Amino acid sequence: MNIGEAAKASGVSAKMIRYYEQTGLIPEAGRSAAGYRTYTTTEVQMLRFVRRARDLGFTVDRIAELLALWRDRSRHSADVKRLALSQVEGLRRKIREMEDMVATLEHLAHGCNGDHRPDCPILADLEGETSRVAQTSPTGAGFGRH
Amino acid sequence: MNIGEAAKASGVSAKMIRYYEQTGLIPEAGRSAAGYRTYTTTEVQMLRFVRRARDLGFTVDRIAELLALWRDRSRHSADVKRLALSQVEGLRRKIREMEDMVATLEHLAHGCNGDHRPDCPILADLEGETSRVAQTSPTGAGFGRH
DNA sequence: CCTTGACCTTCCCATGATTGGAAGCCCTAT
DNA sequence: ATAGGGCTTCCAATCATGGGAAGGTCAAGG
Repeated sequence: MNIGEAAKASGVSAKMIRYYEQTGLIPEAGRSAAGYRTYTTTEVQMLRFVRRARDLGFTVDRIAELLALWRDRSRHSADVKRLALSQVEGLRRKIREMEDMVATLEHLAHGCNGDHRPDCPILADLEGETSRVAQTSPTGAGFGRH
Repeated sequence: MNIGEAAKASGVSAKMIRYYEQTGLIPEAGRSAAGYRTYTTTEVQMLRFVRRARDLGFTVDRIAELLALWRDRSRHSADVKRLALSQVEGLRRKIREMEDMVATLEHLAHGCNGDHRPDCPILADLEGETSRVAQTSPTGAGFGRH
């Protein structure tokens, strides 16, 4: 199976498959005589594993740990569970930060007439010196595009 | 005021102040005879504005719009409100995605014994082919570090 | 046999916000 | 005068991903 088919079958783009191989997340694929990467169904399964883990918000580093556990037949399920719950904790933290932002923004927007006049408590708050409603932590759970 | 003091007073690091200036988010600062950037209290206020907006998860592009409105004395508060509510919408979308992830992970972890034995429904799910609980969208509201 | 188009290869670049570091200049206090 | 800290610019790295160029390969059809 070539990389394109493996990509389609796993849901991981060919670009990303090469990247994962390069960074050591997945082992180097075999090569055809012409130098094309070849994939077995087992490797496609591993790629699907990675994809699914990414969909659940795991970092690539975390996925490496998960893959190691996956391969380790003498693993303890406790280790897997710990990783999953730690992920939950991280997600919850981010969610809380964003909910704080939402609360602040909605409070400010609620006080804003939203008409043709320039006066706006949103801008007033951003200027500072006014009352803070839900001070968000400086870690910033931003809104990154990616 | 030098850049270091402006950084301390605004909560924006000197590095970021230079970056914001370079990318045009904020106007170029004045310079002392020796070439040091100098900041007035008005400029520090603008930096605080930027910092606060970042804390609320706004993109730099969005902050540029907010700053433009801030400076525009004939602005309509409706425009500001629209930006704020659009930001709320974006945050809510991310929150929903992450909540889906949390639900899935908790469901999987709940079925995992978490003991010394290797059997684990979390890994089984990641392998694929098993029942999906809360299929997350492929846009990925990851867990990015920044 | 040769061409065409789809696929593959490697390599480089860009994203967004931020941090780190190096090399060199400036200012203040001792 | 010298030490230290702060300032300058420039360059690089982060993380996961996509875009694209330049060139090799494969299968099908003329």
